[in-house]
Amino acid sequence: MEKTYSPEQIEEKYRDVWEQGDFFSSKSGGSSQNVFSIVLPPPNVTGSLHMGHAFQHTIMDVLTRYHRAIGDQTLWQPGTDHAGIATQMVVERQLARENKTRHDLGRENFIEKIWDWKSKSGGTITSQMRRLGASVDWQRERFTMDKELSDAVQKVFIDLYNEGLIYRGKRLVNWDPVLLTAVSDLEVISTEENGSLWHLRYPIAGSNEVLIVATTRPETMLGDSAVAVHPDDVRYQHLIGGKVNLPLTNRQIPIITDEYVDMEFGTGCVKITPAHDFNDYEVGLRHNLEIINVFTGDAKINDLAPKDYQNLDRFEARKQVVMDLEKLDLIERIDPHTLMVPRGDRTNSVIEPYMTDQWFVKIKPLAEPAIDAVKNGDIRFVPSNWEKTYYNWMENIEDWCISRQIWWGHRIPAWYDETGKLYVANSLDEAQKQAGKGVKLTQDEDVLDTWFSSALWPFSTLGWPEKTPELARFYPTSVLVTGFDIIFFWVARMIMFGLKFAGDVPFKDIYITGLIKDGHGQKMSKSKGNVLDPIDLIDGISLEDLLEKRTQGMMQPELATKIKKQTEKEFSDGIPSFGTDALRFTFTALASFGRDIKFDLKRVEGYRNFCNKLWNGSRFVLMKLGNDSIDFEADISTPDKWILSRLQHTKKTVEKHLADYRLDLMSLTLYEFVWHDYCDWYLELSKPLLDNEKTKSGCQATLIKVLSEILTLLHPVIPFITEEIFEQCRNLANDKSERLIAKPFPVVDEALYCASAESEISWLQDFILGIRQVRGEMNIAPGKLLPCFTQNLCTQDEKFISNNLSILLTLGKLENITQLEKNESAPESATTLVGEMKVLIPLAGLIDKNQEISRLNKEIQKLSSQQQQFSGKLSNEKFITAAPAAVVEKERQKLASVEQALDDLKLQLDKISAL
RNA sequence: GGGCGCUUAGCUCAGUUGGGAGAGCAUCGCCCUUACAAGGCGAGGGUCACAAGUUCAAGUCUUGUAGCGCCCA
Repeated sequence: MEKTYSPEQIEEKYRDVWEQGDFFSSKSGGSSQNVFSIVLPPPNVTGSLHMGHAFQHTIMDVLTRYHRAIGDQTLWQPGTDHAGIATQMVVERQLARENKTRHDLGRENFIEKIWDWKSKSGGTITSQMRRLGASVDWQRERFTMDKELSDAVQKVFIDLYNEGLIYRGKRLVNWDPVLLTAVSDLEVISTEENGSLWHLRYPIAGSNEVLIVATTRPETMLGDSAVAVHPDDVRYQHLIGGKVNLPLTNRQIPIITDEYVDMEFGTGCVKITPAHDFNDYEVGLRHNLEIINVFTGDAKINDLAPKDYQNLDRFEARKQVVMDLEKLDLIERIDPHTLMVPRGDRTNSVIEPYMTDQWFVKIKPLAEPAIDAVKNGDIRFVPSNWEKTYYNWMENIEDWCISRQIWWGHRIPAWYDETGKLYVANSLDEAQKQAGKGVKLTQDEDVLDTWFSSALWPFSTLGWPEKTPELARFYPTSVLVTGFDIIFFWVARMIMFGLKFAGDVPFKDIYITGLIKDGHGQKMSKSKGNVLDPIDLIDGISLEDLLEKRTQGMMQPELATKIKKQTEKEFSDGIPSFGTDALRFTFTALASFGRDIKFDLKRVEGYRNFCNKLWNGSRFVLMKLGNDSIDFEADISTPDKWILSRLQHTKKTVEKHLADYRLDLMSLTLYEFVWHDYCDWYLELSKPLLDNEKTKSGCQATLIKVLSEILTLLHPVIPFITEEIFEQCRNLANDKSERLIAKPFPVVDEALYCASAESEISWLQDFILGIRQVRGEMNIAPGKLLPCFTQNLCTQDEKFISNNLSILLTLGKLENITQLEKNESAPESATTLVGEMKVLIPLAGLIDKNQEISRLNKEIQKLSSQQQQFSGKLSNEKFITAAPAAVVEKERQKLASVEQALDDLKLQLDKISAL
């Protein structure tokens, strides 16, 4: 093996070996009793792998590889979604370079162009997943626009329509006036921006009084249909039921009361514009107000507004309205005001609440069974507190707008005749049959929200509505791994549709992961310029390239300088290459149940070092085993028994953490075992054992046996390096498995738990640690051989010393160990205690007396504070009577041993001080 | 305004029925000892945000306060 672990070649090698060897296939294990299945949340086909993907994919891969290794028939179902708006925009941008729009091409040609694009460039994310080692069943890869999946979408649409659960209607939706389509809440980002609060004077009809209304959007006053005050507001009681003359419009609108009004905000008096505000819309419905839409689709003033404003852009119109009101002296004042401004995530344009004809899913009847599925435990949220969020949303759910005014997506299977009558059918032919011969039909122009097809993903990918064997075997899936940001948009909808159409919940567990943030807890985003690319962590990237990457194609180029500065400060040397395994280990170790995960490069570095440690530990084992043939039946010594016993504890703990989805604890358990038990202790212990013919064979067998289980245990987390090491040592280990990925996960062997070996090695560790401490604190060179005396031994101490003499000498770097009688006078020494036994390192020429005195004092201080704690507890009568006997007894023992140690150390201190 | 959550070492975080405060990184000291300097050995560092309560016993349970964050309106 090479001296230093270098991930690049290893990773490339096994990507091919695994995929070509069909190791990811869900076909194997067909006769297994247990099934494990998991769908990949389909990433956007235009997307590239970001940290969130890499994180979640790692988690899914750990689970997948683990279940494969315990013999379950395992499917990890991959695929991508067609991402309606995003994909359409990519191709539109290409066209724009040729000075063309999609309208120049026409719908069919444009869609063909998108398919072209997809076949050429749509594979970014799937190739990146391969780099990460994601062991998905590539044979089963699906795309939401595939024929079969599109058929499923159409069937669901038509069935829901026929049941009255899909309807067409005019309602307020989020409207992007640049894209000219409805968009989902997820595509709308609201952020605080500086604006103004205009206080307008509305003259009261038949009076000289005015009402002052406060608004952040004065231009919408053209569509006002009422003015509202709070019913309890004493200031306005006399005006309720009256009317105001709406300025600039020649209209009179009523003064109404509604609980919605906040008396404290502004003047406590608000204008109601039902067509241009979601809250006002609700108020409008309650009071039966006129809904006056004054905007066009591209957010200009339409012809329902007075002539002067028609055709003005909304922001122009705002200026004009304010100017005109000022002329009429109808502006009371203008206050600076910060407000939440909704912007489209693709266009950055201000999103309008807008009245249009759209298709909706009536959601209440679907939501109820979906709520029950969680309530009755058919679906479990992990961690469970997300249930509350889920209920909270599901109980206040609104109908779902599923139509989009774009071309790329599943076209709505609805046709209209010339009178506007609607026919929903599988095809034009069927619609024609419904309409009757000779009736001229035109298809609805809209396509469906991408989330509509994503909602079917867990069963449409398995062949639904056909009753395929895969559907029977793998549905419901075992677990969904996703982020809390899409519980509403995706998770809830899958549950609703799964229950409705596939007859069962789509998954039994929902593992909600945290969101990956940057080192300062900021969300990673292009505009903040703090995005890390997982591939850059694997391969490394120079500062120059990183700067380039973070500043190109920005929506707000003025931020570039700031981003450059930040990046230069944080990554002055760029990012070194850490390799995939280190990155995966990092993600696994970070996968605790918190909401935010601050991503720290130092962690990746640490786990890269862990991989290196594993690499070198393995090298040691291979070197020590050489070409010897290993006798797996050889007798084993106490240290061998100890590491095997520790290994069983480790496996038990790993199993538990995996069952609880605590991958962080699982990986840390393995980290601890590999680094500290196996490398720090067992490999060191093995050195003297291998030098002794009596213990050599057993130690060799144990070294390779434990290493080989370590590899299998770690493989789900760090598959590449473990596969490579396995390759190098499978002959030695006499392993029949072709590849580590196909090797069964080790199970706990109860017979190998060994309490006596554990207590003996723990004694041994105390002994060695005591000596090292003296060495460390006295600044004695680690390699310097020291003489050592022991005193006050019990029979067990004597036995342990004679059992482990060569180990003690080697690991403690001791010249010899000389046993003193109880009353025999010892040389001036530094002292440490192992239980009640004293271990003495003579001072002569090595150790400074004063240093030893201060060391002892420090130790005595530590022990006396413990002593106080314990004796305080034990002198409390209530404790003695109320606490369980076992706890009291434990406390007594602790006190006794602390007091014993204190006595010994104080005696020693006196002796030294007297010199 | 409604809901959810967080506050533990300088930093990032574990801490699972309440029973002697932990890890990694960073810091300091000694070492290039034949697996590993991407390393070894040792050390320092915490009123577990604050306050009250329950309990023999609270980082852990209850209530309140402060600060921070997210979602919804």
